[in-house]
Amino acid sequence: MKEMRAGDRAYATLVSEIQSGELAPGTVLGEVEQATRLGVSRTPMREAIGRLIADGLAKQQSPRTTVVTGFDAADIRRLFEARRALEETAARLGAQRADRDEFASLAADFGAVQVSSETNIDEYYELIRRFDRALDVAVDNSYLVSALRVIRTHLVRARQLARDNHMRLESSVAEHRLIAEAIAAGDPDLAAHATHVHLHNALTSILQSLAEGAAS
Amino acid sequence: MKEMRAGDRAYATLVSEIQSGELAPGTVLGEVEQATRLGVSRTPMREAIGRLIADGLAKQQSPRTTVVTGFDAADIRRLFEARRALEETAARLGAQRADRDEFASLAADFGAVQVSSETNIDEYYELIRRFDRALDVAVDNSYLVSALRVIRTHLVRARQLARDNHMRLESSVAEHRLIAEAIAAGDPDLAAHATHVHLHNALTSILQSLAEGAAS
DNA sequence: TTGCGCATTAGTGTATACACTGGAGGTATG
DNA sequence: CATACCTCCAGTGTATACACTAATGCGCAA
Repeated sequence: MKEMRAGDRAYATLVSEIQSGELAPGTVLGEVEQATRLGVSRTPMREAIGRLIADGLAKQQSPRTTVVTGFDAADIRRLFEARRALEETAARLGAQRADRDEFASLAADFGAVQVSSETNIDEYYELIRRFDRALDVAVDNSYLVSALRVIRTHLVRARQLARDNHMRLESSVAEHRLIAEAIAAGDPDLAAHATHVHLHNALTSILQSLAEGAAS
Repeated sequence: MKEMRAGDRAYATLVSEIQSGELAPGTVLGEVEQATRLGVSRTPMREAIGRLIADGLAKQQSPRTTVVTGFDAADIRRLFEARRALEETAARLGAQRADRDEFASLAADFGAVQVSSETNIDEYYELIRRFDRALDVAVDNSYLVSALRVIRTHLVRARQLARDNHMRLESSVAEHRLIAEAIAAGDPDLAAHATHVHLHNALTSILQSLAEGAAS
């Protein structure tokens, strides 16, 4: 049991289910229904749903009914507009403040990881998470990091809609390596611009994958 | 009665009290204590405190006690780092998407407002709010706007620490006018850079006012 | 006197009961 | 047959009772 409090468990479960699409957009989130389903009482479930609304994963359609929010290509564009603003700033600040050795080490890891085989996908994602965590610590700005946390929550939905392909993963590794190197070198402009390029490519890839999926 | 739900009223009250400093940083927020004080039961008060924590206005010092978060000059700097990222992006997007007539009208209002007399301060702040609301609508991006909403909540604390002086207000009006004009002209770069300049001046003014206050 | 351990308690986390309201469905009437 | 109103109910909003835990204070011993 990871989460001690029932409210946290309920929240984590619902977030995961919305991210995976198990709870599809438009699904009505009745307090009693979800509470009984997850085996908690209404009080912690109510708290969990409140947090979903605060995150933008659910919204009150009417004063009486809460539903899972929609998430389409237009939302992904908007998401990346906000993400660009925050991540470029984070990269810039990171380049000014980060422990250079740590990011040099991360850059080396990005250089070493092999994405040629399917089995290494998880390893790659874990490396990304390490990078994000290190950057969060480096920027040392709770306002920025909190905003990014919400963005990343929604980003999972985007990734779910458009599964990454292998060529994109390889490029993404190279892009992250460049960002890490820029931070390690203490070059804020390069870090910001490399992040811009990375997010542009990521968005393009997702939208293209989405278009292909819609065509099929 | 503005807010129907007790939870919303409690939240609004606590936010206001934290922003004004009535509830000083470090103040312990006991559920029972605050609930009885504001005349609600623990359930809505608990929800209100949860939202404060999500906003970063309060934090769980220990698993058992929640306190009002601190807010010093370093926090103001961090706040403006995040604010710059979001507001510059908002201005840029606004210049691409906004109704030009509306912002031309706003620019004219900024040009017309007289800040020479004390009585017009409220009028000026109301104009700012109109501008912010119009920009929020124009950018049409809930991710960005939600993040900005939190930032603005904290910004009130910064303004409370360092009351604006008159010269600063006059400059601020002129800066807003330039931003509005840039948006009306559909010039994203100018809008973003004018926003950068505005935020730089605003931060400088706040920090200077803070230093002067500390010296006295 | 100081440190450790136990009992007490204050305060959170959860469950549940009650109140109220908005909406759905049925019926009656034009 | 359509529409308007009335009734009923499902579901939220709030209050409160219960459970559990962590912090505090007291006592005892070294």
